[in-house]
Amino acid sequence: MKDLVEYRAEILKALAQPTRLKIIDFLRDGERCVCEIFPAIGEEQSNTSRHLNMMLTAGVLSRHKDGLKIYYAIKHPEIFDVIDIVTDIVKQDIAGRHKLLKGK
Amino acid sequence: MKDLVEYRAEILKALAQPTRLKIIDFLRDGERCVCEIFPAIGEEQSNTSRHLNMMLTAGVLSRHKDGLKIYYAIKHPEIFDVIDIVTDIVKQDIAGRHKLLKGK
DNA sequence: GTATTATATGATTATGTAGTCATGGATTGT
DNA sequence: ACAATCCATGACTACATAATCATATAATAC
Repeated sequence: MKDLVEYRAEILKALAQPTRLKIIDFLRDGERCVCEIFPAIGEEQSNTSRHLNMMLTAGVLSRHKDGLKIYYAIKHPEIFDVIDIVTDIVKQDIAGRHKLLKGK
Repeated sequence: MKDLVEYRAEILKALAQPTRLKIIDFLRDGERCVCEIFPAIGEEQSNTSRHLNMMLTAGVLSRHKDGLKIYYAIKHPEIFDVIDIVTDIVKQDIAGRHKLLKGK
């Protein structure tokens, strides 16, 4: 059986990639089908599909079918909190580097 | 110049690996030197050193020298919040799978 | 049935990662 | 200067990942 630390790593890994972050950002307003997602993030359909499947397996996304379309959504809203915290950290770091460049 | 989305991915990637999660867990109580970290997590010194350096570069850790020893610490306490949220999500998911196995 | 649309997947390529072992560099104590 | 300790790094191996192109599958409409 898989360890807790490995589950945590799996979730985080599912978030830790630019294409997947773009998908997550696009899913802020609710579920979307693949045909909406891949043009929105500017990636190929097949590549987008793989990333969606990966995040589904990791437990980050949920999905349901409606006719031809398959809708993906963020499974746990707390994921957005994680992303927001990381975004804050990045902004702090960038601000910090700015100060360094200015010699402060 | 690097994109915001890539910075975010870099931070998350620095968290998204079992050995690194163990290191972060071990740094909850404050800074530690490499010589304390690698026995605590049960990894080789060289491997531990690489992971520490990776997290330093990503902006997750800070470090300072004291004589022979080099102390690493979590740079942004918010990192712990991220880890805690992810841990909660994992626990929810595991609980959910339990229900499924029980046929509920 | 055929055509169309939406999604998934096999095969491939290029690149990145985690880990190990051996070694090198830096600092301290003698 | 020499030995001991702590940490980093080069070289290597095995494996994972992201992306692309072509193709397959599934559902719907005609």
